[in-house]
Amino acid sequence: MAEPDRNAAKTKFLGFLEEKNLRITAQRRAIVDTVFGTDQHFTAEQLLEWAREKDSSVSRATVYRTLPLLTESGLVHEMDFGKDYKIYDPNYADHPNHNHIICDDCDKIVEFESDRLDQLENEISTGLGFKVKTQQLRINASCEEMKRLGECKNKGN
Amino acid sequence: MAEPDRNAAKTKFLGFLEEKNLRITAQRRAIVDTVFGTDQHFTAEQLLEWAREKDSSVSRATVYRTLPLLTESGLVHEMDFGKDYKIYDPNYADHPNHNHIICDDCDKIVEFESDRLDQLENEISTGLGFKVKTQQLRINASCEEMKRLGECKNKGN
DNA sequence: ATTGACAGTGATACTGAGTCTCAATATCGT
DNA sequence: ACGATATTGAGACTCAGTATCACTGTCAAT
Repeated sequence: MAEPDRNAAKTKFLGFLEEKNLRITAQRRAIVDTVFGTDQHFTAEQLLEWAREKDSSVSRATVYRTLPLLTESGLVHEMDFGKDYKIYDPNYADHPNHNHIICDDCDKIVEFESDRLDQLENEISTGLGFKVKTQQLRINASCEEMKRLGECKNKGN
Repeated sequence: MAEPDRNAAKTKFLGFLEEKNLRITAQRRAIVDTVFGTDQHFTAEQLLEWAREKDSSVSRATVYRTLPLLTESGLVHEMDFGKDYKIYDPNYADHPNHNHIICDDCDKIVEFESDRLDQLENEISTGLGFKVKTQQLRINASCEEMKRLGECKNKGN
């Protein structure tokens, strides 16, 4: 709930670049400032748009080149809900094991954490002889509750 | 392990078409025979290729039009592992609540079921006011065990 | 069996997210 | 300031999936 320390994430990322002998450019600054200046989930295309408001020279290619660095650094989480674009979550460093429910009707995303769930997933994977790299529980649902409250802006009814 | 009754699935699907006042065409027969004639997971493009061996007139459009019918009928399951194509599972009717682990190195897919997992997922979703439509636990991993046994044909090392 | 309403079809143009290429440019340790 | 080299933007490209459209096949009603 409290405003997380976005500057910490930014500083961490710049350190990550340095470690890998990558350069800190104006475009990367604009992108990173954008990513850690919002709490919202975003798509690559949205990030491009937002970053261009800070630095109009940012290109699509640079956004797509920087996103893998952000996920590799562990500060941003990439998610796939079966749509034809990916969604990125800039809050990942703050609560690294959360899962998501997406409402198929209104695209609303709700986050939740569950230690029991994490534990169970790990148990199962290990039991099957796998070393887990990433796991994502994706729940597609309709937000009945929110519909009743008039919060689900259903798109095509 | 035993050969499942593929004809049952085929018959169910033809019934599904009838219920929806959809027609049973030669092309749909070829596609359905293909889908329920294999145990393997497949992509849309693979299905096109295989179906064309039975009926060379089957077009890409028809495959892409029939796949949603197959998933809607509940007999085939659509999965997304973050690659740029989807994977379909024709065994869905036989064990409807299974999850998948995919090995990022060799693309091997292992299926598993867990009642505890299903129950937990439902508990959480309902608690958050969502009505679950589909849920998919996707685990990307590396199959350490299988590497040791020499079964993981690692692609790029 | 013929009809006819309309579901279904193939070919092909198109879309849109993401990738690749390449010549020009910017960074940063020295 | 220099220079090795990482980075850049523009735009061509890829490729799974979708839309369009004129033609064809199915099947219930006659």
